[in-house]
Amino acid sequence: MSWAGRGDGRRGYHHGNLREALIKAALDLIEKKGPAGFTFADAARWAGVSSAAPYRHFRDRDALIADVARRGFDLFADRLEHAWNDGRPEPFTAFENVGRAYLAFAREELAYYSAMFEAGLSFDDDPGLRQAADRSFAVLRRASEVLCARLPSDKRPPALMMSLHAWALAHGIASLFARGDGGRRRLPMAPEELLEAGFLIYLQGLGAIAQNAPPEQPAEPSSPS
Amino acid sequence: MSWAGRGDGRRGYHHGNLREALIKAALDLIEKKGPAGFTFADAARWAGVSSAAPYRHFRDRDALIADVARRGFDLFADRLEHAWNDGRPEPFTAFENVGRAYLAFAREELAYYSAMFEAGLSFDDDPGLRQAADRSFAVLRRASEVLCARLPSDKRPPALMMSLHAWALAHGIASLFARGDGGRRRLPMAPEELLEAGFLIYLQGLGAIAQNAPPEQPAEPSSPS
DNA sequence: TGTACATCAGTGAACGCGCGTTCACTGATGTAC
DNA sequence: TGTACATCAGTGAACGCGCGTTCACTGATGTAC
Repeated sequence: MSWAGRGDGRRGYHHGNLREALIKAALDLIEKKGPAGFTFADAARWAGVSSAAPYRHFRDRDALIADVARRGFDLFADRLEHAWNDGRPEPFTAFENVGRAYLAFAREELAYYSAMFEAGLSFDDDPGLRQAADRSFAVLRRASEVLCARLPSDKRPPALMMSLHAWALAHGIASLFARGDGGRRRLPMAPEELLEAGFLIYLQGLGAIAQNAPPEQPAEPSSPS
Repeated sequence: MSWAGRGDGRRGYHHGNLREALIKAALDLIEKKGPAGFTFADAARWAGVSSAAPYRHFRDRDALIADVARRGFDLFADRLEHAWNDGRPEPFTAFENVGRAYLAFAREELAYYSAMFEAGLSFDDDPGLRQAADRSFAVLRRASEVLCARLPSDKRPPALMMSLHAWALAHGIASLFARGDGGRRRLPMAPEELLEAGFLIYLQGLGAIAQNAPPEQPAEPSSPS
């Protein structure tokens, strides 16, 4: 735990890595009490530091939350990217993996997810934040492009639209049913199943895959591997 | 304005209808500052009353917000119900109207919407709240049943699943793009169009309607009018 | 119709609390020579 | 290798503020007789 200074629980006058410690504190507190319940003073206490110390690293409470959200989007993008895996083993399966990764993130990284989507941050005022958020969405966007490219051109929808549909469906399911805090509604099936079924039906509607049959490897027509 | 007492701006020792005034205050304040920024003291001030007065009507701040959310769900259910209009003029069109009503509610009744979905209320502890929320969802559920009943039985999906898909898609689009506070992302099309297109593709995927053609009156096969 | 009284719905003063923020300060660290 | 000094990253005390909540109280209203 290099971020905690000496690592033996004690520390001297200097903390060693207060910035990181404050972010960890924020994650911990947001997870427990939500983004609204998180306070600057609490974070300082959690890090074992005076209440004035955080001002050396963050302009104010919002700046800290924004930094958490930015990191969250970066991590989110990484996870989605990893799940997409350049469309391997096959774009449709890979896209499903992206959906699962989306829900898994909302469940497992509740604190990040809250900071990203529920803290009421303004993306317009923070280019870094916006950029990180865009990078997350770009994964969905690119994946949609690959899927769209496989459709016969007369049925091909705009890839942007498809990615927005996928994003909205995943986000809706995550927000309503797959939050990690258990505070949401019960569901008669796993959120992942719900998302997968919905997306499958959607793709059938596009004519991307045969009706009532999940696609098998469709013989690689024109993938830009 | 019978809720404000004499209606001439002045009032005597008694307010007249403080309970309603506090709820109006909550809506106003939530709209301006979000559910997190809303305080009991603020509501009292807004209503022109001492900070102790609200305790005559609500146990605490959360009880007030819960009441706002409950009313919101009631109103929401009414709006969805009205849009569905018993499946007239035709179930598919009526379902689209429900979707539009969903997005319109999120945009126009931002304060209610926030209290309902973003205040972190626990539905388990408040039967009245849960019931009102269930009534909203029931509209989607019933509409889905009617739509499902029109499908050939070999293609008929569980109506519950379909309603969950519709709910999640609408909620995702509303949360990401159609919030009334302008704090969300830009979109190259109207949220309503995005939702409608998504749902259309979904229904095509179910085989409910012809591919690449919006449905015309499908000759009333077996509708329980 | 008038009066006495119970009940209700407010007041306003007070309290403790924790937060955000500032300030002069000081201990620790790194670097030039 | 040692020393002087600049810079950095903390301290802790203090401040004003607004919130939530309680309390004894009091003005207004409704009702029984």
